[in-house]
Amino acid sequence: MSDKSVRVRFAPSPTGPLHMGGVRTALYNYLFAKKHNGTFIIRIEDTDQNRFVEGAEEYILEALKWCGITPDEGQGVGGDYGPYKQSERKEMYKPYAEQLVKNGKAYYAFDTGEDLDKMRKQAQQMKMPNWQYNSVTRSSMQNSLTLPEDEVQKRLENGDPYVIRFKMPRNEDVRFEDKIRGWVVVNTNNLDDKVLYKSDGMPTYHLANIVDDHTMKITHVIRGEEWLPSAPLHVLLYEAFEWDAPTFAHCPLLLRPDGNGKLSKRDGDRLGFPVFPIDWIAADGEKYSGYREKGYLPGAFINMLAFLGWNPGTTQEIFSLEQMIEAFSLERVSKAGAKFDADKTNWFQQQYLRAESPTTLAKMLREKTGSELQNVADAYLEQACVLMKERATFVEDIYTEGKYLFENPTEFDAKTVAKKWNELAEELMLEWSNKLEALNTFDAENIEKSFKAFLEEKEQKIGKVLPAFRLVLTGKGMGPSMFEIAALLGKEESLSRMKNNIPTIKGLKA
RNA sequence: GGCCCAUUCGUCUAGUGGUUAGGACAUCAGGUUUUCAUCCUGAAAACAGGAGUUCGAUUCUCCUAUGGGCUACCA
Repeated sequence: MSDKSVRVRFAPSPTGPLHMGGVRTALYNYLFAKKHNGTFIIRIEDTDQNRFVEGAEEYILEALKWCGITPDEGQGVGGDYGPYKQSERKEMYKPYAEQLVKNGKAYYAFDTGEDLDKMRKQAQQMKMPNWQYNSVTRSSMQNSLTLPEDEVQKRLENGDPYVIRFKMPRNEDVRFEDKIRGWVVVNTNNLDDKVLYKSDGMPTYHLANIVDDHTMKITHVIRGEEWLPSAPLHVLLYEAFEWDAPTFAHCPLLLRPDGNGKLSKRDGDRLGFPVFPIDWIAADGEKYSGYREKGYLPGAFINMLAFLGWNPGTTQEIFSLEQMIEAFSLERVSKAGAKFDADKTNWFQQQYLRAESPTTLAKMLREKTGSELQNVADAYLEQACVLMKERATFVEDIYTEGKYLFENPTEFDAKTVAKKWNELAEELMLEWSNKLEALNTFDAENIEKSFKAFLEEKEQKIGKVLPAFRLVLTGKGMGPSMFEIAALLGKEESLSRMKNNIPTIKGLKA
């Protein structure tokens, strides 16, 4: 690792939107690359044409971009090892597969899908639930190991459909060291003769993956745990080609928060949180919601994701991307799957929202809302953000929870009206209105001073009077400091609301 | 069924052959606040089970259980 510069890749398959588990794998790859001044590459693995989904590739690229996980090289970026999409590399895989046949590491197989189905069914009837094309069964199948050489030649020349299978050696222990899991040992008797090259002229994942990783000089393969069972095959393939294998690291899976199983596409909207980084509209028109559109900040999303299976070993939890890069190491990635927790995600979001400056918040709020805030001045909007951000989770909460900062309320909280409004309150509000009118400097400090004096004069407790004031100006029973609110609204607006809303509330009471 | 991987509070996790097993989120209780939120203080809450190794195991080994993954000419 010290003499070779680190090159890692994230290699999704465009079979649908990238879910958060995939984003996390991409993130770990990115963090590892940056930590070691390496290169982060994005490669599209689209060797299965049947599963191709329109728009998925664009989705993946856009999602990563939103997250701030920017590739140095690869699909959509370019680089010296392209193309970075396997369908565009199609031609280069066949010679590699044939090289393996020549070396006796692989063979041609002519059995059709139906043949194999039949074998599997037969085996099942004989209570052998797991028929495999392997070192014992291959001798009774139609392949270049069993057929005479001229027959094989004839079939190939005829254009008969065939696949190329890896000739899995018998009874050999395959060992490799996984950066996250330590040594993993598997005996080849448990492995089958995987297809490397399909009859449609495309490689399978296994071949394409190894060839690409080698030709792209990938040093570390960081991927999900679902690949762990095929890692021994990959190790064997590197050996068969006489190539150095990269270092492997298999990340734990993201599990669903309720019951069992790994997080899947439909869990999100059912459980009330997104599983996707950004919105995805499926071909059938069904919408799967994303974190971006729900209003989450990318930093919060990434921070939360990073901590699902990794921790820095300190108690610090809020990390910028730069800090994460600095702190990241594969050794500190945990082995067990993690259940996603929506509560914690919201906590991260709140922390990130609060950390934003009023200027940024105001800007974001303008983008989120439509024409409603068009005529609101920047300074005013920023102050509104200052008042509201402690009680907001999403930027738009500032507007939805603090609508009264921008327009005279039309609704008055029934509970507060019932509890805090009476003849005395009305009388006091009328008088307080006059006091306000007499104020020259209409700022929070002065309003508060004046209000305290008013209380003293009237021999009233603050809890009796202030809620009424809040009700008149905001229509609510709770919220930020009333003095700040009144100051923000300004003298004119405050007085106008007093004048208008006192009779309105009185009417509600009657 | 077979193979592989995993297992510390409800959740994410820290941690060590000898600790009062630590933190965060969530929960609950106080305090602050006109109120809500924030904030502060506190509480409750875990080493899956059984053997073995050891003076001593949560930590090492094995078994069992549970969970997960894989078992396609899908990735």
